[in-house]
Amino acid sequence: MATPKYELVKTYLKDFIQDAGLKYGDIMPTENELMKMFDVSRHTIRRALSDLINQGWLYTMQGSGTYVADPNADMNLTGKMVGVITTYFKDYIFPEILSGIDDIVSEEGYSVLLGTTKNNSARERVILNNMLNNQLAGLIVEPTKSVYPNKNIELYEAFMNRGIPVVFIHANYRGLVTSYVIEDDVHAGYIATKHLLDLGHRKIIGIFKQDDMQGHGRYQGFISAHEDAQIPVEESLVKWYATEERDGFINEERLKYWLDAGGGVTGFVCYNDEVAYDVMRCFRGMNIHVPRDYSIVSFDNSKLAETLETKMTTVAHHKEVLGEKAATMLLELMKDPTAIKEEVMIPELIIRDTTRRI
Amino acid sequence: MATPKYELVKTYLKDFIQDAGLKYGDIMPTENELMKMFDVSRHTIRRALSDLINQGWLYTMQGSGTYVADPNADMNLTGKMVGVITTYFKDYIFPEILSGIDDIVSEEGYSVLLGTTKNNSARERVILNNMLNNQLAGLIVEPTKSVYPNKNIELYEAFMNRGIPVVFIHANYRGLVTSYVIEDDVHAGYIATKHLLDLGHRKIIGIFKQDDMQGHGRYQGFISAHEDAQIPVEESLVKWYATEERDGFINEERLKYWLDAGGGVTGFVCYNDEVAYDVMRCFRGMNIHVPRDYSIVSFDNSKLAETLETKMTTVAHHKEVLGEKAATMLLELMKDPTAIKEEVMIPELIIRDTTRRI
DNA sequence: TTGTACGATTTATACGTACAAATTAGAGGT
DNA sequence: ACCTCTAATTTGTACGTATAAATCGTACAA
Repeated sequence: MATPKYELVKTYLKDFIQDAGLKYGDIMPTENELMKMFDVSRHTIRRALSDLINQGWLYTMQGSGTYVADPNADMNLTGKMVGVITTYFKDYIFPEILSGIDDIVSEEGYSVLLGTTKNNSARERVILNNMLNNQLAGLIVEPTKSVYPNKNIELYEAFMNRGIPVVFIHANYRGLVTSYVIEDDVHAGYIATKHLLDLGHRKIIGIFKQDDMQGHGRYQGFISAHEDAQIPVEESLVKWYATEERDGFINEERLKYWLDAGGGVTGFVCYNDEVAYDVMRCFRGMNIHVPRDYSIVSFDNSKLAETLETKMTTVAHHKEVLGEKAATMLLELMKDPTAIKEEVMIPELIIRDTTRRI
Repeated sequence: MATPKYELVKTYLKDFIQDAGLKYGDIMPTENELMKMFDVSRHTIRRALSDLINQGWLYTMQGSGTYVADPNADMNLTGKMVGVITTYFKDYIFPEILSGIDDIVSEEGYSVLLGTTKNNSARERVILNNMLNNQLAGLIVEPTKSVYPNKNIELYEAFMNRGIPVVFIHANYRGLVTSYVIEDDVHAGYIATKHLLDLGHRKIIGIFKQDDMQGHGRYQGFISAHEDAQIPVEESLVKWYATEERDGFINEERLKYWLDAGGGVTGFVCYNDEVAYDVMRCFRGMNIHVPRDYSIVSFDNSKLAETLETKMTTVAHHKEVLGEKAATMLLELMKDPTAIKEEVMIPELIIRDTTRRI
């Protein structure tokens, strides 16, 4: 026997519930009626019903009948969760993004299920599989290694196929049609660089991270600002580093070499506040003063930028707002899966003490 | 019929598994044997087995037999989770604690389910109820408002009654017998104060937070250090603030008043690095130099403490290690519920640039 | 030693019957 | 109009029987 009779009854009953649009409490046909309908024994009918009861489709009341169960009953039982996947979160900006997300979703009674990929695709895959097994209401992702093609796209598709909405932050995947919120990194790089150019700087070192889209976007803005000001960019002034090189990439020797080779450099555009801090720390050791000797602009407006004695001129990320927006978009997608939005956050230059006119 | 026959069979089988200490894969009696044992029909036996299969106790292989199922098999299906409840996490030390926890539990394939109470008992209650509905493997909690008696103890007991281990960090509840990891705040306060006393300071202002146990512990150490050095404590030099007052509590006027009223104050013991930072910022505005004019010791050894030009003398929290220890204890409790441990982390004084001998 | 075939064992599907227990609806009385 | 009792309906428990499908061990052959 290819498919057992009770399986046929089960499929029929499930389809019946959906097609007839039955809701919680609606009554189903009696066992007797089903016996006649399918011309099978009562035992077979009861086997089918028993399975569906165990799977949460139906419930019975002795003497009364069989009824449609509340499909959300077990959802309520398992508690509502939203998944959040980031690369790191010890890092200086993720706590604020996460905090923004938590603020919004916890209002609606959701908890946050966390996963950190450490910029590792294999870990991302493990986490995604793990989260697929939990009955998530939605997922917010900051993708891993965003300049390289991601191998886990089919897993994101698996979420969406199951009707679990996904929202991306900081990047979006080509081919995946869903909401995302990104920052205009090109514009951020542009206004940072333009600020230095407006102040009269002509030879500017740019330090960028090579393995995420933010680095490339800011670099692109760096170039555009030069082009608009009709100032040529010397490619030798552009420095790239990879995530792995991060520690120790900025040191006194290398900085000295850059400045000697650059010839007449007066400004720095640094990938983020941490890089800028490293540069400033080295300069202190080299007895170089900021902004007297060199001007520095960086990105992110982290705590670092405003705690130092010489507060940093930096391009502000709206970290907490970004989290809040992503969470709001996710909640909207839960209610209406077609409510796909794309949000680009415009960054803002905050002028403080590390830049001056020359 | 009081209790159905198949219920009797079910209870027998469940007891049999436990009493005989059967494990995953061990074979059960055949349906025929059970029929003879209970003198019931095969149908009745199958009804009992069917129930136990649905509840995850057993599984069957046609032609082979009935076997004991892995009790964690359905856990694997729903994805393994560990709950973490903190007061805040945007705050400067929680990301590191959380990161330490995540590092350990993710190795074992668990994800972290997050909840932030914002120091609010009602929120804590909602989060706990929500988490009770999710099938957690364990729970790590930093309790809310730890000096006041907590109303949610019965909820923590509910977790433990269900066999879900709970580990507390930063505090432990009287009456709840479970693992916890705390820092020796009294000792922290002691070595911080002793450091200043050893350097010759005699009049020291202490600034403490009134509504958590850390504040009171550090205050106690502050007192002990004075007593051991046989130097009287002037209660007027001890300042208390509540969480709500935090912003703006430290300002130039108030500092000026404290110093004028204090008469001969030369040192500060500050509840944490943030308070110390506020004091230093005000001093800069008042043209007062640290450590020339006043010495300052604080607690936590946060990023703040080492990024400033005048790096802070501070008592180090081992934040990430604390998270790792809590996670390790939780994993141990999962394997062996009797492996209850109490860990007290001994803090360490890190002497940097904000203290000097007078 | 290895592979195959076969029978015995064991679970899976499916039919039928009987009575018990709870609910529901209707008949009948007040 | 309201209550009560009763019969019909509906699900729950339980027995019996038959056949199919998968597995396992053993006997036998290569």
